[in-house]
Amino acid sequence: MLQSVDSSVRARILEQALGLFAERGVSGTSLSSIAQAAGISKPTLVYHFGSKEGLRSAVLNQVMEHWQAEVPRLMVAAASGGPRLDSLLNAFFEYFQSDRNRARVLVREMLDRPVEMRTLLAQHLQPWTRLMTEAIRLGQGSGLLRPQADPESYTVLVICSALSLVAVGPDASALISPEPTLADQRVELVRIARTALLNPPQQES
Amino acid sequence: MLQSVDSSVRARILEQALGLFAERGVSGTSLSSIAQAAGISKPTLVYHFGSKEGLRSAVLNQVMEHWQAEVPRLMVAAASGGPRLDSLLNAFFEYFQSDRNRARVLVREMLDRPVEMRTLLAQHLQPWTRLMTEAIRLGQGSGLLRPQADPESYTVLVICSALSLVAVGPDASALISPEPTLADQRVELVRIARTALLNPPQQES
DNA sequence: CCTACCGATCGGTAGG
DNA sequence: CCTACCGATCGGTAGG
Repeated sequence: MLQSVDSSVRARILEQALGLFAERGVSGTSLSSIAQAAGISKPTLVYHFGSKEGLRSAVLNQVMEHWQAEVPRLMVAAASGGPRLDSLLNAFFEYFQSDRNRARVLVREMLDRPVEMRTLLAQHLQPWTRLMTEAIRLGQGSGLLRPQADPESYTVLVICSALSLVAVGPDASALISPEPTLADQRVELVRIARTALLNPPQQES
Repeated sequence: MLQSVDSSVRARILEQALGLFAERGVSGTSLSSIAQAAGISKPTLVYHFGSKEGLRSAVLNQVMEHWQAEVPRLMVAAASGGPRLDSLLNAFFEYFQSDRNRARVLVREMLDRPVEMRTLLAQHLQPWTRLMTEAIRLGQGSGLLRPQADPESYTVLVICSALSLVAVGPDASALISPEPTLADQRVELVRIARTALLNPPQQES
């Protein structure tokens, strides 16, 4: 009713927009429905973000920015203990599972705006994935990792699988009876990723 | 100009709708834009499909129906040569890579209508996936396959990964430099799926 | 941050 | 299979 502190309204809009964009997509979500969910009027929403396009990119940036901050932290932590694939993958899941809407807007955005998304992914994440592929090549050189693995394809595949698992996995599980839970699938993905990368005999990496 | 044979118009509408739904989503696509792409008027489109909702489900059914016909054929072929995971996976890729829009509308539909999509997936594909999980359990019993694999999660994961790879993989590849092609990623997914399932020493399955 | 309002486009119908 | 048309809702603006 009277919380007109600018940043709190902005945050509330972003939060509601994330949820509605994830559920219905950007074009399936009207500005008035977002305004209503945030408890403000539509012109107020436009005042804060300029346009629907401005709101879309603000929501997307918010999701991506976390990675810009988190990824370096993870890489440092992982490097100190050797190339710990599991912990990287688990951190990935931790972030996206804590709010599945993040994964869903990313997948939607890749479908809606592939060209723009390519640029964004390259800018934000290539420095990180490069470390990953370098680590894999190192491991292959030392005989720890399977030489058949293609470092680039492997990395894209694991990230892409993890993202889509969080985004649509719980519904894709209807493919099967009895349905595996998202937690089951997460454990299995980590197992698959490890098994397909490490040379036998397997050891904790 | 004068091809008023009913079925050809219907087919043309379905084809254009598949493309536009895949690119922009259902809610991002107007009936008039589909009508224009198909070379007819909007009321004609509505006459053929009743409503936008009718068109949506017709497009979706068309994609799913192929599987209803193809899957049994594949399973029989695969069974005659033992559980040949690779050939199943390759047939999957063959279908979706021949028109990536099929994969994209399926992923969009899972995001837009998770509940309805769960029902559809269960009806069309559970008989098939059940054969898959049974074959895996058999292979585990005979020592051919890794006992650690969870048949249900493994199956969902492989299908989900393959689908999203076709749908967004070529753009997700911007995560990496140099970018792997979709073909590279497909080969690597097959390798990962095989390696994570077969007990070493590996043999053609 | 709001009320009042705008032109454009939406999905769909009437009628033929 | 078309032209002509409808009410509703869209994103966004004026003005305060």
